[in-house]
Formats: sequence, structure tokens, C-alpha cells
Amino acid sequence: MAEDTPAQTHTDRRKNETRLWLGILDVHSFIYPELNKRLKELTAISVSKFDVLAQLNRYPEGLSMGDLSARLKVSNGNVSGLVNRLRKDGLVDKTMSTDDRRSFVAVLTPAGQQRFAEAARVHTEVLGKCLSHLDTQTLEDTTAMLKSIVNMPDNKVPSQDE
Amino acid sequence: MAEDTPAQTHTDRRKNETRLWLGILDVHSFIYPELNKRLKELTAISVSKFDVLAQLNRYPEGLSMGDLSARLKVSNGNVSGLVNRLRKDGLVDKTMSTDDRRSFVAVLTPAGQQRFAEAARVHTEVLGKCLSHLDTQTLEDTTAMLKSIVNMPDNKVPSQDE
DNA sequence: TTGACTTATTTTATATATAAATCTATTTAT
DNA sequence: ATAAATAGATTTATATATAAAATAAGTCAA
Repeated sequence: MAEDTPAQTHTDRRKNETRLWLGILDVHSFIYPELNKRLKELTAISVSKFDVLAQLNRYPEGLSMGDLSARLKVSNGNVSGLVNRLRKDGLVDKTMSTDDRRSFVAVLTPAGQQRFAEAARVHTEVLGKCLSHLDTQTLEDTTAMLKSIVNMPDNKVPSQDE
Repeated sequence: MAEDTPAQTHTDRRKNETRLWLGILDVHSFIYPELNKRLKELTAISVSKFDVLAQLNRYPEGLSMGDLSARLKVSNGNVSGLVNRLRKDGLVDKTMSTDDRRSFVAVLTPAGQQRFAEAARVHTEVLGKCLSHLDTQTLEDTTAMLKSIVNMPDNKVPSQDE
């Protein structure tokens, strides 16, 4: 499968690593602004808010601020602000935990569930348009390779998902 | 090379597109925070500032605010703020353009050149560590695939670089 | 039980980012 | 030559993000 390539110098290796990172940034800035723009236009929520709603949608019983923060990989302070704004939007409820009075649990309101469903449709459509030129094989191969970047063999990966 | 795969449903296609995007986000949040943290610790500049310095480093004669904004793909207002903060840091100079009095040209100071050189070393090192587990082939293949995502065939890509 | 940690969250200060309004200078049409 | 339109940059208002400090509630050892 893989053809033989001459051994790379340290410098070449470093250049290739940089190229990979620039590639990630290019794809990110190719898709993210479009996603953000269309979500805001059509559903009045940002990608950040969408991400919060998506997590809460997966957990109908709700998630604590800390769990949200860990799942979204953003700071506690950031989650505080996002959830407050979503509360103002009427999309999320926040209630004190019954077993720990320090803890607060965020849950989607019915309006939040509905808005998330609309936003998810838009999200899917935008990705479809941005990636429409990719054939199935490239789509799957790229995804697999990206996975192999994050799922390091031995290192101290902080554990994904649940 | 590519094996035959059964035709995908529309829904499967959409799921795979989403998986690709989530993969991009995972890699981004795997590398970006580490890059930002280490750059700040060791050279006292953020990734955003690094990006500005990197562009100015490529153009010793300097770049206008608008050119910087286009190259970095960020808003004019953002560039205004970044360049002002870099000026306070003593890393960038801003002078009025000689041929257009509306235009301002940003240039690296000697301190800026030196700081960029240090930061570039850190940047390279961090990427080296984050990507050390990838073999040469995966590194190059992934980069090529990422390129094929952004370089669309017919569409209205706003033109990259020069 | 009290005091010392630890944990969950918010607040504060600051940086980064956008969009829209504004300001000033240049260009274009008449 | 002047008025209208355009272009380059900044300012303003707001959202998003972090780190560090503060607040408040829980845990645990003595």
C-alpha cells in the first residue's frame, strides 16, 4: 500500500508537521465562519451556543456546569456566561442540584429542544454544502486519520466523552 | 487502491460529514490550547499575535491593515486591536502610507523579529510533540487530504495567499 | 466539632473576534 | 470643480474565551 519514501531530515519532518497544522487551520476557517453565519441568520444562535444545546440534547436529565465545561472543553467561566445567555434566550433552564447545593444543573427547555432541532438541520446542511466536493472515500479516510491524531497511543489524553 | 464500498444513503453521507467536522474540531482543540499556553509561557505572545508577527515576518517591507486582515482572515477591527497591542509590546511599528493617507503600514521592529524567531522555535517544538506519534506517510496523506477540502474545484474560493 | 482542605461555581480583568457605525481620504461621475 | 460613491481604518457594542480571585458548600482528620 504505502510506497517507500526516502528518510526525512528533522527539518523536513518539522515542515510537514507545520503544514498539517496549517491545513487544519485552513479547513477550520473554511467551515467555521460559514457555520456560524448561517446558524445566526437562520436560527439566531452561534456555534458556541449550538455546542451547549447539543450536549444538553444528549442528556435530557441535564448536565452540571462542570460536566458541560469538561465536555465542551472550555473554561467554567465561559460556561457560566453561555448558560446565562441561553437562559435569557429562554432555551435553557438552570436549577440547583438536589444532592449538592454547590452544583447547578442545566436542562433544555421545550423551546430549547425545538430550536436545537432546527439548528441541527442547518448545521447538517451547511456541512453538506462545504464538503459536497469530497468523495465518500476521502471523507472516511480523512476522518479516520484525524481520529488517529487525537487518539494517542500511550500519552495522557484526558479521556473523551463518557 | 480504494476498495469497493456499498453506496451510501443520504443520511449516512451527512453523518460522515459531521464526523469529519468533529474530527477537525477535536484536532484543533487538541493542539491549539497547548500551542497558545506554551507560546504565552515561553515568549509572552498569544497564537493570534504570533500569526500577525508571522505575516509581517514574510513581508519585511510591511503590510497594510487591510492586507493583514485579508491574509489572517480576521476582521479589520480585530487587526486594529492586535496591532495596537503589539505596538505596546514594542514588537510592531505602524506608519502612515506614503501614497495613500488613509492607509497604515505595519512592520516588525528588530525586537519583533527576534521575538518571532523565538516564538517560531516554540511553535515548531510544540507541533513536534503533539504530532510525534504520526508516521511520515500519515502526516503527508492527511495534509494532502486537508488541502483537497479547501481547494474546491469550481466554487468561489476567495483566493489563497499570493 | 472545629479547622483545613477540596470542590462547584461565579466574578473580575483582560484578550480575542465580529458586525455595524463612523471618520477621513480618495475616486468617480457629471 | 463639486457632489456622490467608494475605500481604509478605527470605534463601539457585544459575544466568546481564558486565568485567577472570590464565594460558598462539602469533606475529612484530629
